[in-house]
Amino acid sequence: MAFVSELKRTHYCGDLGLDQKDDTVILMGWVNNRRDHGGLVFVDLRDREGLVQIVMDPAKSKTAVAKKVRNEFVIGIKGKVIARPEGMINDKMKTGAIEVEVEECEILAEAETPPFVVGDPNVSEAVRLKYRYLSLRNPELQRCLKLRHEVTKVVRDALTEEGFWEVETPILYKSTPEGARDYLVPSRVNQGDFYALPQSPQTLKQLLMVGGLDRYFQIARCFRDEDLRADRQPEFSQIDLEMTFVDEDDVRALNERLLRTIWKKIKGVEVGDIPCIDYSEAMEKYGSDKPDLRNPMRITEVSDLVKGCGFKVFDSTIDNGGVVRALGLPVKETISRSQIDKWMKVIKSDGAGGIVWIKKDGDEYQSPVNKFLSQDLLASIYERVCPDGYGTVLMVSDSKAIVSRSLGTLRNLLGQQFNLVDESQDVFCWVVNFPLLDYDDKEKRWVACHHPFTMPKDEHVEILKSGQSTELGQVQAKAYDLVCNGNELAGGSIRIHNQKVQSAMFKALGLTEEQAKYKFGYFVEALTYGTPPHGGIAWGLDRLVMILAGTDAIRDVIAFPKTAKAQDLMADSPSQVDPHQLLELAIKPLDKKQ
RNA sequence: GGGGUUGUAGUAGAGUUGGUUACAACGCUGGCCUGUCACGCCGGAGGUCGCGGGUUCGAGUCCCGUCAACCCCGCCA
Repeated sequence: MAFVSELKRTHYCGDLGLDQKDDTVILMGWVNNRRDHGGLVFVDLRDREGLVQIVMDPAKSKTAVAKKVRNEFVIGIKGKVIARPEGMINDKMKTGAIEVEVEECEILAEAETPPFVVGDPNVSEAVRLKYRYLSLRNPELQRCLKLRHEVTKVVRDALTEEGFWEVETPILYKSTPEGARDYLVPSRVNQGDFYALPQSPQTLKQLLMVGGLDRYFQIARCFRDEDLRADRQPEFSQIDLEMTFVDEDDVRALNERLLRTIWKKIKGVEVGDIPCIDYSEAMEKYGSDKPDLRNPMRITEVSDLVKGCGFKVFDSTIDNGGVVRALGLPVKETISRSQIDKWMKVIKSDGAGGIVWIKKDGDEYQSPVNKFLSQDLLASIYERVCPDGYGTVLMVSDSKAIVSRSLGTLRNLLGQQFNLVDESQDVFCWVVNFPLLDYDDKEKRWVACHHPFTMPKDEHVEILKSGQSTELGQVQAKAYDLVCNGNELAGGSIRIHNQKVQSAMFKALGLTEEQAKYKFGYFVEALTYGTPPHGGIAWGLDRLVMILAGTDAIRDVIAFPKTAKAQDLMADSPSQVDPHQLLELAIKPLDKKQ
């Protein structure tokens, strides 16, 4: 008999159980392991759904190939499911209550000895990436990809239910110089001109709203030619959505419903109310615009207490508009000087000068600034920062931005180091009331915090239109980020639908009218033909799946990921192309030796 | 662009103050075995110590450079 052509698979290996007892089944799969006992050969047969033990008698002609079979061979078998007798049941195996007594076995494909044992967790990533197709046979990786499929399915169903249409937007599009570096694609038909791969479908989805589609979503591939991280790939996916006639609370409410559906269907967890936190509060209390609320530590203001204390660093910082803030490390153990020095090194890269600590020893407060700060003052700082009466106070003084950033870094570090974070649950919040613009000291100009199509708060529109550079920093945006466990899960905004406001925005960003017209002319023109108020959001699909899968590497949730140098080790890409291809594109080959 | 970690059979590791022929495991391979499931037992093969240079009588080991993977900073509107 010929498997595949005549005998069709009846079951997945991993699905078999006592329900199929005494049934004859046909299975196809990979040899996960072979145990040859001479007169009896056991094989663990693997497919997408799991493993099952099959037993073959090599003395019989129809199962003689059992002697030839090796790891990763693909075989087809026909056999009878039998309940394993008492004492031979394998509790460690999902299908351990049964085995398949093989009547007939055919090798469908032989396999070279693989470079590593499938499922071996100790293989270096470089090797696993080169043989990605073998890595994909690992059930753990398959679990992540299955989860990803389930998430997108839930999202598609839920958004369809809410009246959204999935619309595809172009991959070959236009370069957008604001923002990340573009991947460029040369055009043969238009020599010398380039498409760009979209960093996000931002303008396109807004144009769909101008086009009257009302509610759009897309599982959108995005491309950014920037350096990679553990959670960043050059191409990644967004759950991108946009809706008309909505304000901030409408978009948030819809996305909370979506979030609840995802967590309910994927994890079986009911997500409660999601608090909104002001951007300014997030920066003050957590030192981050994506605070991990599972971490119990809060940053405490102590500027008012230390004002005029006589310690020069504090006094001059406060006189110059800076602040002194503190973290209370809520652990009873004594923190060593060298330990604090290590933390100091870490936050120096955030621009902080150092850490001033206070320890409590009986009734006495110890601190490197004992000379300047009285015991009474140390006590009142300590009581505010460590209200439970134990722990270590860690103070930083500098500008608001540097204090926030460095104490935010420290808060995350200490949370990890002292196991203060309860990782058994996911904790969400919205961060709202972002500033619209941020001053870039290097470029000496205002840049958009979110993106240049973000609507200012109603009461701040006039400030933007006035273009007073000194006041632009006060303008707040109708923007919102959805944060989960310290990760930005989604970010969005209400968009500018008025051409005059959009022009004012471009002007604030330092774009001349000609530049704005060249870069976004078609878009600004579209705004003049009756653009409905609209807004939306984009979820980082890869990060969402990472959180749900409980992994911290984005490569685990992508079938064919790239290395930190943006290369594909399996296909060896990017790579040189045929000179003829370059010639057609009018591109001069680069002499790499130069 | 900068910083850090790692690099020794196919795989992941050990390798002492620099000193004979670089170890044991898993995998591979030949043989034996009808109840294993990390099968077992007996035997075998397998090495440009990432690459290049230097110091030395002598380098896996020390020094310099370089490459790659990973992590972080910059960057990611």
